[in-house]
Order: sequence, then C-alpha cells, then structure tokens
Amino acid sequence: MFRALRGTEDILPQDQGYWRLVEARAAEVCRLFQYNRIDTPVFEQADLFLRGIGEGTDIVEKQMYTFEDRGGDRITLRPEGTAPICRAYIEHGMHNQPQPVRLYYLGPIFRYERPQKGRLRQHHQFGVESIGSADPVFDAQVIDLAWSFYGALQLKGLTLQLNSIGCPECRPGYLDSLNSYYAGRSESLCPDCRARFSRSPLRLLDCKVASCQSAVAGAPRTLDFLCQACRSHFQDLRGYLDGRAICYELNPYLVRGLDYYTRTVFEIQPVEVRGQSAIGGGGRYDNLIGQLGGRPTPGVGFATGLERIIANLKEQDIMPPATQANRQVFVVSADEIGRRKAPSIAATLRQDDISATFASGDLSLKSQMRQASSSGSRWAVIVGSTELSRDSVVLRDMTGASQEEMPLTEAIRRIKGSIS
RNA sequence: GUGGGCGUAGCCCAGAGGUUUAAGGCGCCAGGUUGUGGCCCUGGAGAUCGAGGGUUCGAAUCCCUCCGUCCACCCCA
Repeated sequence: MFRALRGTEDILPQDQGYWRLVEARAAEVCRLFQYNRIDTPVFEQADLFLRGIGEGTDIVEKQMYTFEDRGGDRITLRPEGTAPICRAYIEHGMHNQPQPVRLYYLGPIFRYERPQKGRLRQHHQFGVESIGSADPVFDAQVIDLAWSFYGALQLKGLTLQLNSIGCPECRPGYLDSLNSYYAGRSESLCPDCRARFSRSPLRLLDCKVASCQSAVAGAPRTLDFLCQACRSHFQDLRGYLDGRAICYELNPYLVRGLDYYTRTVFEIQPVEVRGQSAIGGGGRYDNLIGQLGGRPTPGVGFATGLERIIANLKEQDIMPPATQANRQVFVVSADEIGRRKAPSIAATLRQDDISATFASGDLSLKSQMRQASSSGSRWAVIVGSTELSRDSVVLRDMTGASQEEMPLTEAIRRIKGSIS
C-alpha cells in the first residue's frame, strides 16, 4: 500500500478551514502593512542555499533535499524562504524600486529530518522580507507585522525573545572573547558542544544540556560587545518596539541556526515551551544579498510555521469560522425516474449560484437523507416520479423538518431568499 | 544520525500461548410496514491481528529481523 512519505502529511478537508483561516489572516496583515506577495519556485540551484545559509549549518550539512536533475544540475528543495526571495530581488533588479521592497510568501519548505511533534519534512511557512533598508524602524515593522498576525489569529500567551548578535565589525571581538572563555572549559562541555566550539561557537549558547548551561550562564554576551553602530541600531529598535507597546524579553543567548543573520534576531514562542517550540522567528541579514552576488543590500525578515500555528490554534480551541451552508442543496431521488433527473436538477441549481450535489440512487431514500443531513446542507431537494409528473420538487429545510412541494423555480427563489 | 514507546477492520481500541469461527465503540450499509435525515432499536458488511522468519502439538499473544509510526535528543517552523 502506498502512503504519504515519512514526515509528510495530507491536509484533509476537515482541516482546510484552519489553513484558509491562517492564509487569510496572513494576506490581510500583509495588505495592511503593504507587503506584496511573491511566489518563488519550490526548488532552486543548490548553490543558492550553500552560499546563503552557510556551510556549517545543520540545514546545509544534513537537512537539504538535494539531487541532480536529468540535465545534470544540482537542485535543492527549498529548506527556507529568505534566500530564494533575495535571489528574486537581485534577479529582477528590485533595487530600482523604492526601498525597502516589502514582500511576503507562503508555501512549502523541505528539510530532511527525523519527524517528531511539530516537525515535518515538508512543512509550510509564511514569511515576510523587508529588503533595502538598514533602518531599525523596519526591524520593528517586521516584528510589528508578526505580532499583529498572531494577534489577528487570537493566539494567546506568545512571548517574543529578542537579541542582537552584532555585525562583521564587532562579531570577531565577541567571538574571541567567547573563545577564550570556553577554551578553559572544554572539559566540562557535552560532546556536541565540543564540536560546536570550533565550528559555530555562537551555538554553544543555546545548548540545553545542564552541564553546559552553567557555562553559558557566565559566558560573555553579544550585547556587551556590540560596536557603536550596532548598539544604537539595537537601541533604536527597542525604542520603536516600546513605542508600539510590543513586549519582548531580552535573551542574550538567542542565536539562530542560519549564518546570514546580523544584528537583530528574534523568536516567537508559544505557551507550551516543549523542546522545539518556536512558532516563528527572524532577524536581519545585511550581508546576505551581497553574498549571493547582488550589490550589498540590507534586509530584515520573519517566518513562521503554519503547522505549528494550527496546532496552537487547536490547543487553544480557536475554531475556523463554519462554512455557510444556506445556499447548499443536496438532491435526493425517491425512485428511478428521480434518479435520472437528479443531475440536471443539480445543474439548474448551480446556474443560480446554489451549490448542489446528489446522492447515489443506489442508496435507500433513508440513507440518502442521512447523507443530506451529514453533508451540512441547509436544503434537501427530493425528486421522484410523483413530483416530476407535476413539474415540481419537494424542498425540505434540513434545519427543521418542514418541507413543501413546489416548482423548482420557486424552490430556487426560496433558497436564494433564505437567511440563517 | 542516536535513544525509547507502539503497530489488531476507514477511525478509537479489548484480547497477553489453546472456550478466538478475533470482542466492543464510532463510521458505513440495510431494516424498524406505505417515498424522508438528525435520537433510539435490530441486523449486516468490513481484519491475510504491519511484513518475513523462528520456538511450540498449538502464536494476535513468546523470540529474531525488517518496515512503519509516535515521542525524545540534535536542530529548527
């Protein structure tokens, strides 16, 4: 038997309401903030991600779906959204537009990982990018947008964590200090951290192993090493956030898994902080576009996982709005004559913008009525030889138990005139 | 990649070596007298008990291997 591949899942009809809700809120918030939608291909040249995300990262090291296509090109299923957007920015000369260019995207992301709660090999992200300005007002705007989005979904209990990890000016000084701090302590670190020590020292900071935690507690903080420019950038950002009354927690040990981040990094976490719980995150990437071959262009963005959002909506009993069934009809046939006529009756209804379907005439009337009932349709139209001989149908209101025989045109008028 | 739990009908699950021709619930189908749903009642269909191998007179039940799945670690959304 075929089944969906590990770490992938079908989004079944009963869940589509959640997805439409989340997508609609995303589109709405972006319209209000004037971020425009862009859709990039789900696969790109592998090199885009190698250069963009950074060779030492977990994503590049072991999570990319990379393959050679029939033409011999190295292809990667996108493991994140920002690099492709930056590629599109460069490719379409968007630096000629007023800056910053504000974009949003929504679509599948692929990472080869062992699936677990809230973690899939194909998941979906909604993300925004503000490209072309280093002004901290846009860091704040991106966070504001993210916060508004979660607010529009009525998600409760989210916390915003914020940090600044500096720039190429001040990062080396910090790394030196981190290095010498950890140099004398490598004995007490977990094996993973010993490996991280030389590879990506920043990540030492978010190790969860208890023995490492104590080392982290005394470790130097990026914030204390920021250069003047980064320091004032961060100050300004905090000022803007305060001005918008957006609460955040300063987390000096927040680092993110991608190499391209500079200065601002942030993460949004839900109430239930269980292991891998971030629901969204982002930050500034002032060197990414340059690294990808564009002229040096600053940018800042945010992305959030739709599956995790929906999981949180469900946990908080937030339901998508019920679909309107007032203009929905289920055609039921009482006998062979009615069964023959059902498709064209449904078609006539549809011409009047009434959604209509019918049951198999193989089923008993009772069973057809059961289907009509469970379909959620407000109306059942019942047809058989008796009605057809009089050029009429029976219109039954499924919310109660009243029904009446009338011509189809009259039934249509009643249905269209109906209110809940 | 590492560790642990679990795999019985579409779904939830009982059964823990022989009274199992594998139970129950949801869902599905058919009925409960004449062409009608939602509640109730009755009946029915639906399971090579994840796959393969082994132990045994006898295995859904014990052992091994594989596969799948879930959870955790790593890391992220």
